[in-house]
Amino acid sequence: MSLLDELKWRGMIQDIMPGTAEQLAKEMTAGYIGFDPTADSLHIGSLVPILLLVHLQRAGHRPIALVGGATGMVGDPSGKSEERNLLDEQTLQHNLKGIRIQLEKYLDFGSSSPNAALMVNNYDWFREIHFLDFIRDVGKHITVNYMMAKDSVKKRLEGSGGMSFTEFSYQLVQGYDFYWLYKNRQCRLQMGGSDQWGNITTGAELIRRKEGGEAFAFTCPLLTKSDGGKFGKTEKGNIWLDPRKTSPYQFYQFWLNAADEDAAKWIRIFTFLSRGEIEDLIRQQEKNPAERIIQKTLARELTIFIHGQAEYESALETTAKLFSASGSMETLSEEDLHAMEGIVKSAFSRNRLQAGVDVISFLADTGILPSKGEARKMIQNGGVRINRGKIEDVQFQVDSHLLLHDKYILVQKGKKNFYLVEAG
RNA sequence: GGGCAAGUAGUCAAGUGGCCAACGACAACAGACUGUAAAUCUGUUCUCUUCGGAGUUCGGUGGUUCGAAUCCAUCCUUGCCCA
Repeated sequence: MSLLDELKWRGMIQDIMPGTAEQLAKEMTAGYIGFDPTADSLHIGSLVPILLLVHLQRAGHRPIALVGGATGMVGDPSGKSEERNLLDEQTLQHNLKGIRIQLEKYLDFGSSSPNAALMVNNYDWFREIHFLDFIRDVGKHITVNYMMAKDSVKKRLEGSGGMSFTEFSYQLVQGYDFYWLYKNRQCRLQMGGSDQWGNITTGAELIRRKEGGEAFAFTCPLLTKSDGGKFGKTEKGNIWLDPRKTSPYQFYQFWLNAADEDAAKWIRIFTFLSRGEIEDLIRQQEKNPAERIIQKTLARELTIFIHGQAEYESALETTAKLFSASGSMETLSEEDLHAMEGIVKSAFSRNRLQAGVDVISFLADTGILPSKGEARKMIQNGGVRINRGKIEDVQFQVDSHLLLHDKYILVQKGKKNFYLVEAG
Protein backbone atom coordinates (compact mmCIF):
# COMPACT_ATOMS: atom_id res chain seq x y z
CA MET A 1 0.00 0.00 0.00
CA SER A 2 1.40 3.39 -0.89
CA LEU A 3 1.97 6.06 1.69
CA LEU A 4 -0.97 8.11 0.50
CA ASP A 5 -3.34 5.15 0.41
CA GLU A 6 -2.23 4.29 3.90
CA LEU A 7 -2.85 7.82 5.14
CA LYS A 8 -6.13 7.98 3.32
CA TRP A 9 -7.75 5.02 5.03
CA ARG A 10 -6.42 6.28 8.33
CA GLY A 11 -8.38 9.45 7.70
CA MET A 12 -5.32 11.64 7.72
CA ILE A 13 -5.77 13.41 4.41
CA GLN A 14 -8.00 16.39 3.89
CA ASP A 15 -6.71 18.28 0.88
CA ILE A 16 -4.12 17.11 -1.57
CA MET A 17 -2.45 18.76 -4.55
CA PRO A 18 -2.67 16.95 -7.83
CA GLY A 19 0.52 15.12 -8.72
CA THR A 20 1.53 14.44 -5.13
CA ALA A 21 1.07 10.69 -5.47
CA GLU A 22 3.18 10.59 -8.64
CA GLN A 23 5.96 12.57 -7.01
CA LEU A 24 6.07 10.25 -4.01
CA ALA A 25 6.11 7.20 -6.26
CA LYS A 26 8.85 8.61 -8.44
CA GLU A 27 11.64 9.21 -5.95
CA MET A 28 12.63 9.76 -2.36
CA THR A 29 10.99 13.01 -1.53
CA ALA A 30 11.72 15.45 1.24
CA GLY A 31 8.63 16.78 2.95
CA TYR A 32 8.32 19.28 5.74
CA ILE A 33 5.96 20.39 8.47
CA GLY A 34 6.30 23.52 10.54
CA PHE A 35 5.92 23.52 14.31
CA ASP A 36 4.87 26.59 16.17
CA PRO A 37 7.07 27.51 19.12
CA THR A 38 4.29 28.99 21.23
CA ALA A 39 5.17 26.78 24.21
CA ASP A 40 8.22 24.87 25.37
CA SER A 41 6.58 21.53 24.83
CA LEU A 42 4.50 20.06 22.09
CA HIS A 43 1.03 18.95 23.02
CA ILE A 44 -1.12 16.27 21.53
CA GLY A 45 -2.40 18.68 18.92
CA SER A 46 1.05 18.43 17.36
CA LEU A 47 0.92 14.69 17.45
CA VAL A 48 -0.77 14.37 14.08
CA PRO A 49 1.91 16.36 12.26
CA ILE A 50 4.59 14.35 14.05
CA LEU A 51 2.92 11.14 12.96
CA LEU A 52 2.72 12.39 9.39
CA LEU A 53 6.47 12.84 9.45
CA VAL A 54 6.95 9.41 10.98
CA HIS A 55 4.78 7.84 8.29
CA LEU A 56 6.72 9.73 5.65
CA GLN A 57 9.99 8.43 7.00
CA ARG A 58 8.70 4.87 7.28
CA ALA A 59 7.72 5.05 3.63
CA GLY A 60 11.32 5.84 2.78
CA HIS A 61 11.10 9.60 2.35
CA ARG A 62 12.92 12.32 4.17
CA PRO A 63 11.01 14.21 6.86
CA ILE A 64 11.98 17.76 7.66
CA ALA A 65 10.77 19.29 10.89
CA LEU A 66 10.81 23.03 10.76
CA VAL A 67 10.62 24.96 13.98
CA GLY A 68 9.30 28.41 13.47
CA GLY A 69 11.78 30.74 15.09
CA ALA A 70 10.91 33.42 12.55
CA THR A 71 7.27 32.65 11.95
CA GLY A 72 6.77 32.47 15.71
CA MET A 73 7.76 36.11 15.81
CA VAL A 74 5.02 37.04 13.39
CA GLY A 75 2.08 34.90 14.45
CA ASP A 76 -0.10 32.80 12.20
CA PRO A 77 -3.58 34.27 11.82
CA SER A 78 -5.07 30.95 10.63
CA GLY A 79 -7.93 29.92 12.84
CA LYS A 80 -7.48 32.92 15.07
CA SER A 81 -10.16 35.50 15.37
CA GLU A 82 -7.92 38.02 17.04
CA GLU A 83 -4.49 39.49 16.72
CA ARG A 84 -1.93 37.38 18.51
CA ASN A 85 0.54 38.37 21.12
CA LEU A 86 4.11 38.26 19.99
CA LEU A 87 6.68 36.21 21.82
CA ASP A 88 9.88 37.81 22.95
CA GLU A 89 13.07 36.33 21.66
CA GLN A 90 14.16 34.73 24.91
CA THR A 91 10.94 32.80 25.34
CA LEU A 92 11.15 31.80 21.73
CA GLN A 93 14.61 30.35 22.14
CA HIS A 94 13.57 28.45 25.22
CA ASN A 95 10.55 27.01 23.44
CA LEU A 96 12.51 26.06 20.35
CA LYS A 97 14.92 24.08 22.45
CA GLY A 98 12.16 22.17 24.22
CA ILE A 99 10.44 21.27 20.97
CA ARG A 100 13.66 20.20 19.33
CA ILE A 101 14.39 17.75 22.13
CA GLN A 102 10.95 16.21 21.82
CA LEU A 103 11.02 15.84 18.06
CA GLU A 104 14.32 14.02 18.31
CA LYS A 105 12.57 11.30 20.26
CA TYR A 106 10.09 10.43 17.55
CA LEU A 107 12.03 10.85 14.34
CA ASP A 108 15.25 9.24 13.20
CA PHE A 109 17.81 11.97 12.72
CA GLY A 110 20.70 9.49 12.38
CA SER A 111 22.80 10.82 9.57
CA SER A 112 23.72 7.34 8.32
CA SER A 113 20.39 6.49 6.77
CA PRO A 114 19.69 7.97 3.36
CA ASN A 115 16.38 9.39 4.46
CA ALA A 116 17.45 10.70 7.85
CA ALA A 117 15.21 13.40 9.23
CA LEU A 118 16.31 17.00 9.24
CA MET A 119 15.52 19.76 11.63
CA VAL A 120 15.66 23.37 10.56
CA ASN A 121 14.83 26.70 12.10
CA ASN A 122 13.49 29.27 9.71
CA TYR A 123 15.04 32.05 11.75
CA ASP A 124 18.39 30.88 10.37
CA TRP A 125 17.54 32.18 6.94
CA PHE A 126 15.21 34.98 7.87
CA ARG A 127 17.84 36.56 10.07
CA GLU A 128 19.78 37.44 6.94
CA ILE A 129 16.93 38.85 4.95
CA HIS A 130 16.32 42.56 4.86
CA PHE A 131 12.91 44.01 4.54
CA LEU A 132 13.49 45.67 1.19
CA ASP A 133 14.98 42.53 -0.30
CA PHE A 134 12.04 40.57 0.93
CA ILE A 135 9.34 42.77 -0.52
CA ARG A 136 11.24 43.00 -3.80
CA ASP A 137 12.21 39.36 -4.22
CA VAL A 138 9.26 37.68 -2.63
CA GLY A 139 6.46 40.20 -2.41
CA LYS A 140 6.74 41.00 -6.09
CA HIS A 141 5.63 37.51 -7.04
CA ILE A 142 2.44 37.38 -5.08
CA THR A 143 -0.45 39.77 -5.55
CA VAL A 144 -2.40 41.23 -2.70
CA ASN A 145 -5.53 39.98 -4.44
CA TYR A 146 -4.19 36.45 -4.14
CA MET A 147 -3.37 36.92 -0.48
CA MET A 148 -6.72 38.45 0.35
CA ALA A 149 -8.55 35.53 -1.17
CA LYS A 150 -7.24 33.24 1.56
CA ASP A 151 -9.79 32.12 4.05
CA SER A 152 -7.68 33.07 7.05
CA VAL A 153 -7.48 36.63 5.75
CA LYS A 154 -11.02 36.90 4.48
CA LYS A 155 -12.49 35.89 7.80
CA ARG A 156 -10.53 38.51 9.61
CA LEU A 157 -11.46 41.23 7.16
CA GLU A 158 -15.12 40.40 7.55
CA GLY A 159 -14.90 40.12 11.31
CA SER A 160 -14.71 42.95 13.76
CA GLY A 161 -11.17 42.39 15.02
CA GLY A 162 -9.20 43.71 12.12
CA MET A 163 -5.83 42.37 11.13
CA SER A 164 -2.39 43.87 11.32
CA PHE A 165 -0.01 44.02 8.41
CA THR A 166 2.23 41.70 10.40
CA GLU A 167 -0.27 38.89 10.41
CA PHE A 168 -1.29 39.61 6.86
CA SER A 169 2.31 39.04 5.81
CA TYR A 170 2.47 35.75 7.62
CA GLN A 171 1.55 33.65 4.62
CA LEU A 172 4.40 35.18 2.65
CA VAL A 173 6.84 34.39 5.41
CA GLN A 174 5.70 30.80 5.63
CA GLY A 175 5.52 30.62 1.87
CA TYR A 176 9.12 31.67 1.71
CA ASP A 177 10.06 28.80 4.04
CA PHE A 178 8.76 26.35 1.51
CA TYR A 179 10.61 28.14 -1.24
CA TRP A 180 13.85 28.17 0.75
CA LEU A 181 13.60 24.47 1.56
CA TYR A 182 12.77 23.75 -2.06
CA LYS A 183 15.88 25.54 -3.20
CA ASN A 184 18.31 24.51 -0.50
CA ARG A 185 17.06 21.16 0.79
CA GLN A 186 15.35 19.73 -2.29
CA CYS A 187 12.10 19.77 -0.40
CA ARG A 188 9.16 19.09 -2.72
CA LEU A 189 6.36 18.54 -0.26
CA GLN A 190 4.68 20.34 2.58
CA MET A 191 2.22 18.85 5.00
CA GLY A 192 0.21 20.32 7.83
CA GLY A 193 -3.19 20.74 9.37
CA SER A 194 -5.96 21.73 7.00
CA ASP A 195 -5.91 25.22 8.51
CA GLN A 196 -2.51 25.57 6.90
CA TRP A 197 -3.76 24.96 3.39
CA GLY A 198 -3.80 28.64 2.52
CA ASN A 199 -0.26 29.23 3.70
CA ILE A 200 0.93 26.08 1.99
CA THR A 201 -0.50 27.00 -1.38
CA THR A 202 1.11 30.42 -1.15
CA GLY A 203 4.46 28.64 -0.78
CA ALA A 204 3.80 26.38 -3.73
CA GLU A 205 2.72 29.38 -5.77
CA LEU A 206 5.92 31.18 -4.89
CA ILE A 207 8.01 28.23 -6.01
CA ARG A 208 6.11 28.12 -9.28
CA ARG A 209 6.43 31.83 -9.98
CA LYS A 210 9.99 32.33 -8.83
CA GLU A 211 11.56 29.12 -10.06
CA GLY A 212 9.01 27.60 -12.34
CA GLY A 213 9.34 24.61 -10.03
CA GLU A 214 6.77 22.09 -8.92
CA ALA A 215 5.87 21.61 -5.32
CA PHE A 216 3.29 19.39 -3.67
CA ALA A 217 1.31 19.34 -0.53
CA PHE A 218 -1.37 17.64 1.45
CA THR A 219 -3.09 18.43 4.71
CA CYS A 220 -4.74 16.38 7.40
CA PRO A 221 -8.13 17.19 8.89
CA LEU A 222 -8.20 19.08 12.13
CA LEU A 223 -9.29 16.91 14.95
CA THR A 224 -12.51 17.56 16.74
CA LYS A 225 -14.34 15.73 19.42
CA SER A 226 -17.72 14.20 18.78
CA ASP A 227 -19.26 16.52 21.35
CA GLY A 228 -17.85 19.51 19.52
CA GLY A 229 -15.24 20.32 22.13
CA LYS A 230 -11.71 21.25 21.36
CA PHE A 231 -9.42 18.31 20.88
CA GLY A 232 -6.67 17.87 23.40
CA LYS A 233 -8.11 20.06 26.10
CA THR A 234 -9.31 18.85 29.47
CA GLU A 235 -10.33 20.64 32.61
CA LYS A 236 -6.66 20.75 33.46
CA GLY A 237 -5.73 22.35 30.17
CA ASN A 238 -3.64 21.02 27.36
CA ILE A 239 -2.32 17.50 27.24
CA TRP A 240 1.40 17.90 26.77
CA LEU A 241 3.96 15.43 25.55
CA ASP A 242 6.39 16.51 28.24
CA PRO A 243 5.94 14.21 31.26
CA ARG A 244 6.74 17.08 33.59
CA LYS A 245 3.74 18.98 32.30
CA THR A 246 1.32 16.09 31.85
CA SER A 247 2.15 12.94 33.75
CA PRO A 248 2.07 9.65 31.85
CA TYR A 249 -0.88 8.65 34.04
CA GLN A 250 -2.87 11.70 32.97
CA PHE A 251 -1.78 11.17 29.41
CA TYR A 252 -3.01 7.57 29.56
CA GLN A 253 -6.27 8.66 31.14
CA PHE A 254 -6.91 11.21 28.43
CA TRP A 255 -7.00 8.56 25.73
CA LEU A 256 -8.84 6.11 27.89
CA ASN A 257 -11.61 8.65 28.32
CA ALA A 258 -12.16 9.14 24.61
CA ALA A 259 -15.76 8.84 23.45
CA ASP A 260 -16.48 5.66 21.47
CA GLU A 261 -16.95 7.55 18.27
CA ASP A 262 -13.72 9.45 18.68
CA ALA A 263 -11.75 6.43 19.76
CA ALA A 264 -12.56 4.56 16.56
CA LYS A 265 -11.42 7.54 14.53
CA TRP A 266 -8.36 8.29 16.62
CA ILE A 267 -6.98 4.79 16.75
CA ARG A 268 -6.46 4.89 13.01
CA ILE A 269 -4.74 8.23 13.15
CA PHE A 270 -2.62 7.85 16.24
CA THR A 271 -1.45 4.26 16.14
CA PHE A 272 0.51 2.24 13.65
CA LEU A 273 -1.76 -0.77 13.97
CA SER A 274 -2.68 -2.38 10.70
CA ARG A 275 -6.04 -2.08 9.07
CA GLY A 276 -6.91 -5.66 9.97
CA GLU A 277 -6.05 -5.19 13.62
CA ILE A 278 -8.08 -2.03 13.86
CA GLU A 279 -11.13 -3.46 12.14
CA ASP A 280 -10.91 -6.37 14.51
CA LEU A 281 -10.89 -4.02 17.49
CA ILE A 282 -13.89 -2.15 16.16
CA ARG A 283 -15.81 -5.41 15.86
CA GLN A 284 -14.94 -6.32 19.42
CA GLN A 285 -16.00 -2.88 20.61
CA GLU A 286 -19.36 -3.24 18.93
CA LYS A 287 -19.94 -6.57 20.56
CA ASN A 288 -19.05 -5.38 24.01
CA PRO A 289 -18.81 -1.61 24.26
CA ALA A 290 -18.40 -1.62 28.02
CA GLU A 291 -15.05 -3.32 27.61
CA ARG A 292 -13.71 -0.20 25.86
CA ILE A 293 -11.17 -2.22 24.02
CA ILE A 294 -10.45 0.55 21.52
CA GLN A 295 -9.81 3.14 24.18
CA LYS A 296 -7.53 0.79 26.05
CA THR A 297 -5.56 -0.08 22.97
CA LEU A 298 -5.35 3.53 21.89
CA ALA A 299 -4.15 4.61 25.31
CA ARG A 300 -1.63 1.79 25.44
CA GLU A 301 -0.14 2.40 22.01
CA LEU A 302 0.20 6.11 22.53
CA THR A 303 1.53 6.02 26.04
CA ILE A 304 4.20 3.59 24.91
CA PHE A 305 4.99 5.65 21.84
CA ILE A 306 5.36 8.87 23.78
CA HIS A 307 6.56 7.78 27.22
CA GLY A 308 7.81 4.23 26.81
CA GLN A 309 6.85 0.80 28.06
CA ALA A 310 7.75 1.30 31.71
CA GLU A 311 5.70 4.45 32.08
CA TYR A 312 2.78 2.78 30.39
CA GLU A 313 2.86 -0.10 32.82
CA SER A 314 2.93 2.13 35.84
CA ALA A 315 0.09 4.25 34.45
CA LEU A 316 -1.91 1.11 33.87
CA GLU A 317 -1.20 -0.12 37.35
CA THR A 318 -2.20 3.16 38.95
CA THR A 319 -5.37 3.10 36.90
CA ALA A 320 -6.22 -0.41 37.96
CA LYS A 321 -5.74 0.40 41.62
CA LEU A 322 -7.64 3.64 41.62
CA PHE A 323 -10.59 2.49 39.59
CA SER A 324 -10.99 -1.19 40.35
CA ALA A 325 -14.46 -1.65 41.74
CA SER A 326 -13.54 -4.37 44.18
CA GLY A 327 -10.41 -2.76 45.52
CA SER A 328 -10.96 -1.50 49.01
CA MET A 329 -8.49 0.83 50.57
CA GLU A 330 -7.00 -1.95 52.61
CA THR A 331 -5.72 -3.73 49.54
CA LEU A 332 -3.53 -0.80 48.63
CA SER A 333 -0.07 -1.33 49.98
CA GLU A 334 2.16 1.49 50.99
CA GLU A 335 4.24 0.78 47.90
CA ASP A 336 1.13 0.98 45.76
CA LEU A 337 0.30 4.37 47.08
CA HIS A 338 3.82 5.61 46.86
CA ALA A 339 4.20 4.41 43.31
CA MET A 340 1.16 6.21 42.06
CA GLU A 341 3.04 8.46 39.79
CA GLY A 342 0.98 11.05 38.16
CA ILE A 343 -1.69 11.60 40.68
CA VAL A 344 -1.31 14.90 42.41
CA LYS A 345 0.46 14.76 45.70
CA SER A 346 0.45 17.28 48.46
CA ALA A 347 1.67 17.42 52.02
CA PHE A 348 -0.19 18.18 55.21
CA SER A 349 1.07 18.73 58.71
CA ARG A 350 0.95 15.56 60.79
CA ASN A 351 0.42 17.55 63.96
CA ARG A 352 -2.69 19.19 62.65
CA LEU A 353 -4.02 15.82 61.58
CA GLN A 354 -3.47 14.37 65.02
CA ALA A 355 -5.42 17.25 66.51
CA GLY A 356 -8.15 16.79 63.91
CA VAL A 357 -9.19 19.33 61.35
CA ASP A 358 -12.45 20.03 59.57
CA VAL A 359 -12.67 18.77 55.99
CA ILE A 360 -13.24 22.19 54.57
CA SER A 361 -9.99 23.62 55.88
CA PHE A 362 -8.26 20.39 54.98
CA LEU A 363 -9.34 20.60 51.33
CA ALA A 364 -8.53 24.27 51.06
CA ASP A 365 -5.16 24.07 52.79
CA THR A 366 -3.95 21.13 50.72
CA GLY A 367 -4.82 23.10 47.62
CA ILE A 368 -7.19 20.40 46.40
CA LEU A 369 -9.85 23.08 46.20
CA PRO A 370 -9.00 26.75 45.87
CA SER A 371 -11.04 28.12 48.75
CA LYS A 372 -13.14 27.10 51.68
CA GLY A 373 -16.25 28.31 49.96
CA GLU A 374 -15.59 26.06 46.99
CA ALA A 375 -14.71 23.16 49.23
CA ARG A 376 -18.04 23.56 50.98
CA LYS A 377 -19.96 23.74 47.72
CA MET A 378 -18.19 20.69 46.34
CA ILE A 379 -19.04 18.68 49.43
CA GLN A 380 -22.64 19.81 49.32
CA ASN A 381 -22.70 18.66 45.72
CA GLY A 382 -21.43 15.28 46.78
CA GLY A 383 -18.21 15.64 44.86
CA VAL A 384 -15.64 14.80 47.52
CA ARG A 385 -14.47 11.40 48.66
CA ILE A 386 -11.82 10.52 51.18
CA ASN A 387 -10.35 7.04 51.04
CA ARG A 388 -13.16 6.21 48.65
CA GLY A 389 -15.91 7.16 51.10
CA LYS A 390 -18.20 9.99 50.09
CA ILE A 391 -18.14 12.95 52.44
CA GLU A 392 -21.71 14.01 53.12
CA ASP A 393 -21.21 16.31 56.05
CA VAL A 394 -19.40 19.61 55.85
CA GLN A 395 -18.57 19.27 59.54
CA PHE A 396 -16.65 16.05 58.92
CA GLN A 397 -13.41 15.86 60.88
CA VAL A 398 -10.21 14.67 59.26
CA ASP A 399 -7.76 13.15 61.66
CA SER A 400 -4.93 10.69 61.86
CA HIS A 401 -7.04 7.55 62.02
CA LEU A 402 -7.81 8.10 58.35
CA LEU A 403 -4.17 7.75 57.45
CA LEU A 404 -3.42 4.71 55.34
CA HIS A 405 -0.23 3.04 56.43
CA ASP A 406 0.03 5.88 58.90
CA LYS A 407 1.05 8.14 56.09
CA TYR A 408 -1.40 8.82 53.28
CA ILE A 409 -4.90 10.04 52.71
CA LEU A 410 -6.47 9.49 49.31
CA VAL A 411 -8.79 12.30 48.31
CA GLN A 412 -11.08 12.32 45.28
CA LYS A 413 -12.54 15.40 43.75
CA GLY A 414 -15.22 14.16 41.44
CA LYS A 415 -14.90 10.69 40.05
CA LYS A 416 -11.63 10.93 38.27
CA ASN A 417 -9.44 13.44 40.07
CA PHE A 418 -7.28 11.79 42.67
CA TYR A 419 -5.03 13.49 45.16
CA LEU A 420 -2.68 11.80 47.57
CA VAL A 421 -2.08 13.74 50.74
CA GLU A 422 1.03 12.79 52.66
CA ALA A 423 1.33 13.53 56.35
CA GLY A 424 4.62 15.15 57.09
C1' G B 1 -7.27 65.11 10.99
C1' G B 2 -13.15 64.71 10.29
C1' G B 3 -17.78 61.69 10.77
C1' C B 4 -20.25 57.31 12.69
C1' A B 5 -20.47 52.94 15.79
C1' A B 6 -18.82 49.88 19.67
C1' G B 7 -16.15 48.18 24.49
C1' U B 8 -20.64 44.10 30.17
C1' A B 9 -18.24 37.75 33.69
C1' G B 10 -14.32 31.98 30.18
C1' U B 11 -16.97 33.20 25.15
C1' C B 12 -21.37 35.23 22.82
C1' A B 13 -24.88 38.48 24.60
C1' A B 14 -29.31 41.16 27.49
C1' G B 15 -29.71 45.22 30.61
C1' U B 16 -30.40 52.38 29.14
C1' G B 17 -31.16 55.69 37.12
C1' G B 18 -32.96 51.90 42.47
C1' C B 19 -36.30 45.35 42.05
C1' C B 20 -28.30 44.29 39.59
C1' A B 21 -23.41 40.23 41.39
C1' A B 22 -26.17 41.73 36.54
C1' C B 23 -31.64 37.81 31.91
C1' G B 24 -30.21 34.21 28.48
C1' A B 25 -27.09 30.92 25.43
C1' C B 26 -22.73 28.24 25.01
C1' A B 27 -18.77 26.29 27.66
C1' A B 28 -16.77 24.28 32.20
C1' C B 29 -17.07 21.65 37.01
C1' A B 30 -19.97 18.37 40.24
C1' G B 31 -24.22 14.84 41.20
C1' A B 32 -27.82 10.91 39.36
C1' C B 33 -27.94 7.19 35.42
C1' U B 34 -23.85 4.43 32.95
C1' G B 35 -18.91 1.72 30.76
C1' U B 36 -13.81 6.20 34.50
C1' A B 37 -18.56 6.70 27.69
C1' A B 38 -22.46 9.37 24.85
C1' A B 39 -27.37 11.20 25.50
C1' U B 40 -30.62 12.89 29.40
C1' C B 41 -32.01 15.13 34.10
C1' U B 42 -30.24 18.18 38.56
C1' G B 43 -26.92 21.62 41.01
C1' U B 44 -22.75 25.17 40.74
C1' U B 45 -19.75 28.90 37.96
C1' C B 46 -16.77 37.34 40.32
C1' U B 47 -13.83 36.76 45.16
C1' C B 48 -13.82 35.50 50.29
C1' U B 49 -17.06 33.41 54.05
C1' U B 50 -17.82 31.54 60.77
C1' C B 51 -23.22 30.14 55.31
C1' G B 52 -25.69 34.87 58.59
C1' G B 53 -23.24 37.60 55.19
C1' A B 54 -18.96 40.66 53.50
C1' G B 55 -16.02 42.74 49.54
C1' U B 56 -14.84 44.07 44.43
C1' U B 57 -17.12 44.42 39.25
C1' C B 58 -19.90 46.27 33.51
C1' G B 59 -12.73 49.73 28.85
C1' G B 60 -9.82 53.80 32.33
C1' U B 61 -10.32 58.27 35.21
C1' G B 62 -13.22 62.11 37.16
C1' G B 63 -18.17 64.10 37.90
C1' U B 64 -23.85 64.54 38.59
C1' U B 65 -27.15 61.92 42.14
C1' C B 66 -29.68 59.79 48.38
C1' G B 67 -28.52 55.95 44.59
C1' A B 68 -24.84 54.71 38.24
C1' A B 69 -23.45 49.05 33.99
C1' U B 70 -27.24 52.80 32.86
C1' C B 71 -26.62 60.26 32.84
C1' C B 72 -22.28 63.94 31.89
C1' A B 73 -16.98 65.02 30.84
C1' U B 74 -12.46 63.24 29.44
C1' C B 75 -8.99 59.67 28.03
C1' C B 76 -7.79 54.74 25.98
C1' U B 77 -8.84 50.70 22.59
C1' U B 78 -11.33 48.71 18.24
C1' G B 79 -14.24 48.72 13.72
C1' C B 80 -16.49 51.29 9.45
C1' C B 81 -16.65 55.67 6.20
C1' C B 82 -14.16 60.30 4.49
C1' A B 83 -9.38 63.04 4.02
